[in-house]
Order: sequence, then C-alpha cells, then structure tokens
Amino acid sequence: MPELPEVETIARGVDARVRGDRIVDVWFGSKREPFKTPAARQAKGLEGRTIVGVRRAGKHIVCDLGRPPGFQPLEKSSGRQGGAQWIVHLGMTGRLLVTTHDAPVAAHTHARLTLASGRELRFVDARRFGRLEFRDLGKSDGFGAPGAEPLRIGPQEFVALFRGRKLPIKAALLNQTLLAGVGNIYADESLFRAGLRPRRAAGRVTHGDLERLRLALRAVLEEAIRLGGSSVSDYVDAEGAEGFFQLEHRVYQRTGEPCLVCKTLIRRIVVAGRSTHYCPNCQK
DNA sequence: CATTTCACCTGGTGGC
DNA sequence: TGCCACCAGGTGAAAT
Repeated sequence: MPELPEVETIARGVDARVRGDRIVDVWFGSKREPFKTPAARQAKGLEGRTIVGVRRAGKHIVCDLGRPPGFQPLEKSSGRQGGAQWIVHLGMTGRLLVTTHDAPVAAHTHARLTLASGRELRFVDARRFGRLEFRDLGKSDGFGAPGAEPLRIGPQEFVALFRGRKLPIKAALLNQTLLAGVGNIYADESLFRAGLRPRRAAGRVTHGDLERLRLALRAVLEEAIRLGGSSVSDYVDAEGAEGFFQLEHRVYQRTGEPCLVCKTLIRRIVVAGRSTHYCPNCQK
C-alpha cells in the first residue's frame, strides 16, 4: 500500500517522464468516484496545460500545471497567475503509470491523460479508495498536506505533536493531520526500531524515546525510498516495477515468526482498527 | 475538541 | 472445482 516512500518513488518517476509535457486529451472512465472534483470540470481544467513538475506532499502526488491555453494575464500579475494543480491520492491500491498511448489498458483504469509526447499518464485503482482533485490556483489555494513532513521535522516540533495526547502512539503516527505520509507499514517498522510498544499513550512517551522514534522513522523512510518502496499488495512505481523494502520488514506481516533480533515470536494486535505487529521482548 | 468506530471497495486466500 | 467468509487498510463521516 502506498505510504510516503512509495508515493515519493512514484512522484519522482512520473516527474522524470512527464515534466514539461503538455496534456492534449483527457479521458475519465467512470462518472462516480474517484473524483473529488467533478469529472467534467477536471477534464476541462486539465486539457491544454503543461505539466510543470510532479512532487509528493504527504501521501498525495501533486502535479503542478502551467497556464491554460489562451490565458490572458492581467496587468501587474504575479508569475503564478493562471496555474493549477492536479492532485492524486492513491488510496490503497491506486497506481499512477506513465505508458505509451497504445499500451494495453489495465482493468480499473479510471483516468488517461494523453500527452503531446505520445506518452500517457494513467490512474488505475481496483479498490477505488484513491481520489483525484483539480485545483485552479486562481480560485483556490495550492495544495498543502496538513501534517508535518516526517523527513524534515525537528526534535522539538516532533515532541509537540504528541504532548498531552492519550491515544496510542501508533494511532498518533497514523494521524495525517499530525504527520503526513506515515501508514501502517512504517508505523510498525519505526516503532520496532525505536523499541516502543504501539499501545503506549502518545503523551506519556519520554522525550528521549520520542527522539529515538523520530530518528528511527526518518531512517526507515529514507531506507525504503532508496529501495523503491515496499511491494506488499499492488504497489508498483511509475514504470510498473516493484520495490524491495518488503524484504527489510522486521515486524510488519511477520506474525508468529521469530524476531530477527531476539527470536521472540512476533505478535499481532489491533490498534486504531489496524493490524499491528510488534516484538513483545524488544518493544517496551 | 479528542478519540474511537465503521463504511467504503474488490482481489486474494484459505477452509470445506 | 466451486463457493464463501474473511482480511487487507487510507480516509472521512458518524458516534461517543
């Protein structure tokens, strides 16, 4: 499932392939979801614009777009005027793929953006948890993930996120308004590496333990990005290639297997409605 | 407001 | 072989 490292990998791959390309035609395969913006308005907004760049914000992929064709800037306009954004959330099973125009169309393809180069940007999502949104920057603000970026947050700011909170530390890690980009895999893996039990009340974790958690989280996310993410269900990058970080998981989906550090059997519990895996010996 | 629970959705899996 | 209950989980709405 795409979390921060997977979304980062996809955004980088898509950016490398479509930056500077122009959207010449838009096709949406379904009238119902995944449209956060109505399909017709989205298609109209996208057509003719140039893709300025593609980047990750939390678990979202933001495609920054140039001015629409025939745009007349007002006098004294700022450089940003006329721009727009296409925002993709992959949900659980979403894929954002760059293909040729004649590549076979996979099942559950919901969007096809034909590009001037002959390439195509496709959104495929079997489970329909993904979301597509169009923002006209003349009418609304640019997209900003609500939570802090785990790769950039500093020690004091990290401690402040959890202060006074009674919910389990794992639930806090998953809360996107606190931290943007952490999902079930990297919550479990970072808690293991920091030696913390997932159910510890967030507000009662010591500053020292929180600093260990911040560093463990950053390390695990950076390592996962280097390995192209974790392919555990449907995840593939912009080219359709799988990642390798699933081979480095120490607790996630290892229920009943021996801990790689102490041989104690990995336990599975449910926290915040999610499968949660931990070592009862290594994590206190 | 803080927190918890649940519906959404479909493919894969394991039991019989 | 077929059938079916069950599980996976990011998000947001509803409930507490």
